[in-house]
Amino acid sequence: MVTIYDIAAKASVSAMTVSRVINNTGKISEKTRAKVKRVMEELNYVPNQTARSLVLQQTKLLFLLITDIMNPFYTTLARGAEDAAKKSGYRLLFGNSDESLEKESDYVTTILIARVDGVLVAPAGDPSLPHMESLRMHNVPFVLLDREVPGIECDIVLGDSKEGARMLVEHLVSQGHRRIAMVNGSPSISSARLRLQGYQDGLKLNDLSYNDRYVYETSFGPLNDLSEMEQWIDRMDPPPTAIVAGNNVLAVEVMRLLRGRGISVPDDMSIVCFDDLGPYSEIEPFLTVAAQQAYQFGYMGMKMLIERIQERETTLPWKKIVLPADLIIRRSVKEITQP
Amino acid sequence: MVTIYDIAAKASVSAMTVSRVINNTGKISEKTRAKVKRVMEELNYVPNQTARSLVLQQTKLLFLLITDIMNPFYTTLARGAEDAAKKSGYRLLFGNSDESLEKESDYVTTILIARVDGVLVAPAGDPSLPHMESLRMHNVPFVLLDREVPGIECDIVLGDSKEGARMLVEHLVSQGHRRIAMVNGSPSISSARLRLQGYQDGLKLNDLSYNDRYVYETSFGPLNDLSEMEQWIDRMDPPPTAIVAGNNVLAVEVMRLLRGRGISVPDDMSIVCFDDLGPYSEIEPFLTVAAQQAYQFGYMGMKMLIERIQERETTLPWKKIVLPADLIIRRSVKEITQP
DNA sequence: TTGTACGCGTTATCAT
DNA sequence: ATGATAACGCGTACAA
Repeated sequence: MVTIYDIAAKASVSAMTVSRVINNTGKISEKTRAKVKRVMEELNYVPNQTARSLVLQQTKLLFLLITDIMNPFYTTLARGAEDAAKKSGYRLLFGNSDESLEKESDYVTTILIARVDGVLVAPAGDPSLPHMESLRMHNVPFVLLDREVPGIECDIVLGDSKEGARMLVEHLVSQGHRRIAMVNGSPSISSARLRLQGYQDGLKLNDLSYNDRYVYETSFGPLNDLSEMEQWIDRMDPPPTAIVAGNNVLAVEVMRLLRGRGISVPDDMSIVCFDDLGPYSEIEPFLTVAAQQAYQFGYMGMKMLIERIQERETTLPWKKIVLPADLIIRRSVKEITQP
Repeated sequence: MVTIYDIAAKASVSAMTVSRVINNTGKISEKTRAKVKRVMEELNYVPNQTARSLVLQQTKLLFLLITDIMNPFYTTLARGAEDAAKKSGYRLLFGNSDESLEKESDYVTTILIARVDGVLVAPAGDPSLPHMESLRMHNVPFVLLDREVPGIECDIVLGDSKEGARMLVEHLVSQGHRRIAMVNGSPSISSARLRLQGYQDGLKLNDLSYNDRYVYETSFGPLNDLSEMEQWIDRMDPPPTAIVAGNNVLAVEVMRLLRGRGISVPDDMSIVCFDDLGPYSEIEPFLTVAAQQAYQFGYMGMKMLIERIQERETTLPWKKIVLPADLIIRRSVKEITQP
């Protein structure tokens, strides 16, 4: 490997001088600078960040941990985080926990080992608490995205899940629906809990009764077995006319299931969900959704993180940003006249 | 930060002994081992990978550079790479070049600086050559994915682009189409060139003449301006009855454009493309596609990379894997009787 | 303006 | 079975 000493030797200066040229620090004569730069190019020198990090105690590396790399909500969020990081001269690395606490734990280890300067995390759920405590204990600044973790105080960017879910229900009611079911993520995830509350609020505001047989709680990630969901659908009697899905992935799963059983959407069943489907909403603007500002989650979260890192000495109060969801009405809801 | 010396002091042993416990090397009495382990837990010690990498000259970090994090082909590929890396005890980091040579160049810098042990790259195109040469010069093992870069010899995983495009054309012909247009990625990308060739082969095999006004070449990434594409569509006279898109993103863009102009798919225009749409094909199994085995691209590429790293001393011959594309017939092609 | 000496946290080598 | 020492590549404090 070409080191700073190789450059120094060939340029007949000390390593220190080379270092100064690289980092533009101290005073260097133009002549020396030019000579050193020439030698660096000749030898294709690349500074060793490993060694640099060791002495500087910072890596200029930031990390974004998401729970589902196949979900356009998170990939769009990633684009926002990327753009914000780049603006501030940080490099961004991604990890994908796959909604799994185990993989999340692995990534926390990676994060600690890699000594990244800060982390943006969409946590798997409430049981992520020890992972967050681990980051806190090791003094790694972090910002939570999309989901709260009870027991930890920190900067966070959230969506207005409760209000979004309420809007979805109210929209269904406005189209004549009165038997509305919900398929949701695990109640160990804060956003799932709030979306359930919003659903309940929406029912109550319209004098519709809440029936927990109309609610099915599973995972926000892709499901490998749809049989449980199928049983749930069969169990509802009378069957609902509409289903609210707690996120886009679940909406897709439900539609996959219904399609398999020859139930047509929206003719036989209306569907709405949280989060948009990215570019695929363009191809077939089909699903009516409560769209979150995915890009802003990443962009604003990253800005908060970088501010937190740069103001490390001062004790800033924890910040919390709540982004609204926008109702986008498309074609997955049928208007019902006689209930 | 808790260091190996803090552990050593508290456990009344030398740093070296602690190191041996951590890495399970050398001979340690059970008693000492237990004591050291207890102290490590008490102090929540985490080994500093930065220091470790510096002395070991390896980071156990692998990097995956993709060109479009919003494209399900690449995110699925990423899942495959992730799984394969994990199996071999490597950690995987992602980067997103956004089909931009500049961003790709930045990432190459990140890769060199971070001293990762190896890289999986989906290159932006032929002009990526200097980037690959840079990796080669700095002795960073790499495997190319999805696209060749003329001028560099290396391990590579490719899709059978020519054959896939030919299949798409033949399918259209079998449905009665005779005026078939193509929208494609830049000819500076090997897969785009092969897909064009496959398109031409498909025409020739059916005694249809090739007309370059029926071909529009742009970027494989999301387009910010559709006006050029719009002009192209207007220019074709007589208009085609079907369009082959060089990848899934372009198919979405074309459909977005047609939709905006009130042209219905497939009634007024048939569309087929390369690459599937991930989970969104489930929701509306609409597009007829030549689906590539995205997961396998990542999985097999990663295995090749790791083998290359581990056999670093021996000189293995370069390997090339070509994965077939599967025609999946859905609803985006109309059967034409009178041409 | 330039150079010397030291330290960052870890592991390999060679002793004991 | 355990320890002392040097080395990995770089930046900082201080000296010249």
